[in-house]
Amino acid sequence: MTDRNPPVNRVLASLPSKSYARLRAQLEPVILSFGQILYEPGETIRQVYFPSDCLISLLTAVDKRRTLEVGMVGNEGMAGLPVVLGVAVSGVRALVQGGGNALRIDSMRFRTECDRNKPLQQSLFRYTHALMAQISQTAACNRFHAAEARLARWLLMTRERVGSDEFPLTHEFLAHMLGLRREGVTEAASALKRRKLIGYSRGKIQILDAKGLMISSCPCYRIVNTVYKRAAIAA
Amino acid sequence: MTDRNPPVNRVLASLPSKSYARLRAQLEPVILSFGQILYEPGETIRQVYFPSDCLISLLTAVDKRRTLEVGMVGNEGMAGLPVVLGVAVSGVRALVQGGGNALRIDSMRFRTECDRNKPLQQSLFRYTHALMAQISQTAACNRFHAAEARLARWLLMTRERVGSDEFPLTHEFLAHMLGLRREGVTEAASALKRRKLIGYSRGKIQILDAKGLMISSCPCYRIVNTVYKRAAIAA
DNA sequence: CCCAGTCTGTGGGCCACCGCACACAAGTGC
DNA sequence: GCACTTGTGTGCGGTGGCCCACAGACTGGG
Repeated sequence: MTDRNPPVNRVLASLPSKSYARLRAQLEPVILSFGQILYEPGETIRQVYFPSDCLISLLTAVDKRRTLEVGMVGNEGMAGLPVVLGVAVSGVRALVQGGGNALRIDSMRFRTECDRNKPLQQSLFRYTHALMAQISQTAACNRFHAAEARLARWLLMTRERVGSDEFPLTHEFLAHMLGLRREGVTEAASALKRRKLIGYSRGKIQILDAKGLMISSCPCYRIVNTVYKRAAIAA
Repeated sequence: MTDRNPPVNRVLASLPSKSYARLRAQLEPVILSFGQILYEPGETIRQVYFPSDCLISLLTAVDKRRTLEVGMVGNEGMAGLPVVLGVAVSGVRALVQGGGNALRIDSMRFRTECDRNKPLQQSLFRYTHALMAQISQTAACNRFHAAEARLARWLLMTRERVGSDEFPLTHEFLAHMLGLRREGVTEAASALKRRKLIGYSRGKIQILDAKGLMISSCPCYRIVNTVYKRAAIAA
């Protein structure tokens, strides 16, 4: 899987060169590290981020310890979408789930740039729609599908976005993403391990058999992919 | 509760009179009836709708019989949001869940009007953000909260949007909204009935004690309301 | 090199919800 | 009046995931 996803943000890559050129000057490269919290619900969004090889999780919490990932943002998208919609406040928590490189820009600046730069705006609108569809689909998925299938789906989606077959993740962390207990994740993960689809130890997970994972994962995986394909920002 | 919500769409009402005037001419009043399906996932959106006293459910299905409501559209919003984002295809099913009046306009026409009419566009962007937050919150809610609390929340939200304390609904139908079995709804509903919070019989539900329902409902009810308040399109 | 902290495995009791099956009641058409 | 459809109540076994408790396994820092 190495190099299947060159570390370039695909929203930016899809822009006509003129649009991209004027934006690029204002983008500042940053390295995001695992565990960083970019936004909290209700808080002001100061910067927006275009991931190149990192992964950002959008989370909703119902209380202190129970959280659920509602969306993923990789190099197919952008974190801080509300800014594009003229809203300065985040509705969800945004957590760096896979460290790596991103491009950053101040919200205000980006807002004005967005207004002027129509191709950029249009591209982000399409992305907004795709993200809404993703959120809706995973909502149903999280309600109906079994832990193991959801875990499989989640691992596949993560793999695509970080562009690597191995990434650091504890069961505890996965539990917060999938809205499960840590023990529930252990159970599901060890079932996948037994079937040699994945391997893991002390916070490192490897995807061993992506094809096998697809079979084990719920159809939501394909559905969400289709949505992004249609938005023309898929891999 | 009679007349608490005059049958006017609040997005439209929030527009400066000039913006509204130019749009109004193109809006066509229609009556939507219970059970009508406005959009299916993947299908083209031909018209968009501004509900005044009807209620539209946004549904995601994982198979033939299991569906889940991910969002509600009443007179605080609009059905067919993708059009605003320049996408002609719906990501979810849109089902008329409470019959009533709405204003309708052709998608193409609306698209061009949107481009010209900045206050309208801006208003709808804010609504888009609010709806995304609603979807995210209910996603977590559907995962974590018990059937009874979710039913209570759902009834309260519906009541606000249809502007009435009584509406036609079978347990079967509710099951599709809440992602439960019909029997599960019966159980939850009869618990609420026992406590005299609601009444129902053969497809008609009455809200008897809204305050009591709020206590029984999960905190998500208030959270979602706050989101809409912040978007300045709340009741 | 050992100790402490972190990560993972496992077991037991419990509860919400599922799936199925069936009973009943209230309207509906003839 | 009678069959028929539609909506609701209920019971039973199964199960997935919860909460709690604890045990091993690995790792990094003093």
